[in-house]
Amino acid sequence: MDYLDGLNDSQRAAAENFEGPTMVIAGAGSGKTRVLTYRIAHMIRQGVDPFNIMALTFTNKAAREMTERISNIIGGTEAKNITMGTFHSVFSRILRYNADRLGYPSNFTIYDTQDSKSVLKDVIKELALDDKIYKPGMVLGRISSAKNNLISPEAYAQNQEIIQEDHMSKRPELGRIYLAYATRCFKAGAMDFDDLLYKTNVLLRDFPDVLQYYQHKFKYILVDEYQDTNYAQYLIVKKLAAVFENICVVGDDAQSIYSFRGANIQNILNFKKDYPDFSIFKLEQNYRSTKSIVEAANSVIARNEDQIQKNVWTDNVLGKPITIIKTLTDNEEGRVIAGKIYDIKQGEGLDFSDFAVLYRTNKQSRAFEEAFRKLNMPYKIYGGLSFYQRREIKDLLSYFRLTANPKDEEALKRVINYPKRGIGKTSIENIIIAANQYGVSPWEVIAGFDQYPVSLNASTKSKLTEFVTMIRSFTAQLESTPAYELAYHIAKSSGVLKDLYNEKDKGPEEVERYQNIEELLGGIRAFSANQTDDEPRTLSEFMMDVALLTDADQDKEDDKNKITMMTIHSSKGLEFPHVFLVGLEENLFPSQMALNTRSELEEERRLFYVAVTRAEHTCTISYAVSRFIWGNLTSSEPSRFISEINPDYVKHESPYGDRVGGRSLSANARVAERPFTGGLNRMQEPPPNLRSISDLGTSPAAGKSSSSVELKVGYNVNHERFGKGKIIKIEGQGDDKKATIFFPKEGSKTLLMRFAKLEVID
DNA sequence: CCAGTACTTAGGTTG
DNA sequence: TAAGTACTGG
Repeated sequence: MDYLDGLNDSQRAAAENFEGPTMVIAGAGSGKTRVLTYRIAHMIRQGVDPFNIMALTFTNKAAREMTERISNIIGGTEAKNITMGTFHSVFSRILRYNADRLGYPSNFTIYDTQDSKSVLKDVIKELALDDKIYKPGMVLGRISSAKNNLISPEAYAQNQEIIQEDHMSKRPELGRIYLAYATRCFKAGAMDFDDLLYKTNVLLRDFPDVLQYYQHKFKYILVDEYQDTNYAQYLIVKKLAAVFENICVVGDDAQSIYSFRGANIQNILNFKKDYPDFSIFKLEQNYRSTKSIVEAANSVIARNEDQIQKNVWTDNVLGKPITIIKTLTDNEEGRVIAGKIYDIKQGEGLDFSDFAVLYRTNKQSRAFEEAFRKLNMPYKIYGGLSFYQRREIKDLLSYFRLTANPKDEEALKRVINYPKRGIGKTSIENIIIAANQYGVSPWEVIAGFDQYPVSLNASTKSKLTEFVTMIRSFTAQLESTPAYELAYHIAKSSGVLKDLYNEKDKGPEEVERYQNIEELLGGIRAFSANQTDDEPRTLSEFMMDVALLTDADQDKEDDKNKITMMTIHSSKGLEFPHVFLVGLEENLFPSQMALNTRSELEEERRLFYVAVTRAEHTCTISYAVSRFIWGNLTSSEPSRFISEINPDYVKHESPYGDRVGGRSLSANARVAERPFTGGLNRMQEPPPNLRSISDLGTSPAAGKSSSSVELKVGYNVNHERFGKGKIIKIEGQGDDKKATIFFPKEGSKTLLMRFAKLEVID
């Protein structure tokens, strides 16, 4: 039993009593992950089959790390058989396995937010509704909360309360949009993020044999961060646990920060009702932070009315007080904090990875990014636009998606004319209109013009058929060709690789795009190589959960010694020796949108609590008295949370003058000496795009219009911008007459002859 | 069809 | 400010 010796009494009790319903209330930094890890390890040691364990974590990275730690404790490879991951990734796998029950292909696509919004935009347009009133983001939010509460489109349209709400907000058509959206996703063989939970509920509700199977498979269920589960998640867990009731939930109501995506503290209260004979364990000793940090955090959270009483305490040293820094602007805030980090790092001989900058909103990262870059300090931004959301990555992934699931409408729209193959907007619109009329996906239309006639001219049709043939040839290799090989083949023969390669010398952004594609392919190569069985891993396997990966799940070697920048939300569960909590201003943090009700404000306060408790040794808070909002300088007041901290644990520090700590040769000092340079520095930068201005000089006088000379295939021509080229195809009639011309410098382009000023060379 | 430009509008957090 | 879209001229 020595492996449990590292735990304190309450931790140990929570780890040992693994039968029956259990709730663990774990204060910040109280070793909750440790308890979960040891509890599972202990279960296996006591003879529980890992196949019978399901553990739901907050990130996939957390799941990986926990599996590894369990492996280290119990030895062997058994830990791999535990079903562990986020709700979304675990249930997406279960859904794929049972997809046929729901009428979905097992290769269904997972639409990300971009995809969902794009579908909604189309739907809103088709229903002839005003997109000023029905904004895709807002509509998606509404649909999302319906799904999280397991309200179907039909139920939505009949729910009096909802009808009232939508009527009041002057959006009575939301029900129709929801239905059309759901229909459209289904036709595309696609699920959005919320569907992964919603459809799992449908599956478990409508197919008793499936429910029974998983109830018996998952005899032991553990849920981390239970305070942030929503109703859909709650019900899944409740159903699966109904037979054995070996369910363990771990959470901290003080860290509940996801109510905007349906998280409900009510789930904790329901737990007592659902399992009256449950055991409860409280972990209250904080091992992470100094006394100052723990007490400062406690003093603020104490102001919330809604909370389960507990006493988080620590044996750690008092440490330094919370430092408050006032700056003049957001840009100065960036420079001052960067300088400060530099000082501490040099002074104490630390690594960059010992520091984190946490903020309320993603856009705040800018000022810090600039400041770090100027001082040559390495950083890594988590969240925001993730790697997989970048345009070029999504483009190539769309080819993969289409290969796995040709019905995927969003993927089709992305690549049908990328790289350019002369399929215009109007053609695509016609196809989609036709698809809706026939009640099929656009793919089915372009793959079967006989069955689904569309008004398109013959040459467009033949281009489309060529496209279909290409995608089909990819699909044919999906199960037989190893992931990397197929991915590379697709990147190459689709023309994506060439297109990006050609762009490469246009500028640094284009170079980065090409490098990103290389990185993606490299990732797939690593995935292929990482096989466990004899069978090579396929591209469809790679695609299975690519939509569910986030920056937090990546663990790249070259990110090792870097300053972390992230939102407070994404910092949940993490810890850093030195935390810089920035932008502590009214209307920013707490957010302006959270000032209307007490419960919203309390959630902001919990968010503040989460932020402060990430810190191990020091926590520094900063605010700016003015910041740029949409281009103009807006003044701001310090956040109320600053004054809510028990003053015994606070020290105010001015960036000017306060240089007690000896030699101040630092960036911090330099910044302090000229606090007003923010705007001026800007003017010293060279004007952008000098190159593009000189380009104007090369523009020649208008060439001879093509209308006077009859152009034929094979002619060499000169174009005012693209230079010399050779005509490889001519098609269309009259005004629609267009030529496909190959320009050695630019690649081939299709131009409308009515406009293109072409000069025949020979 | 393509590409450059004028115009508009942004509510915040995530899987 | 900045990004995304709608418009327009070739």
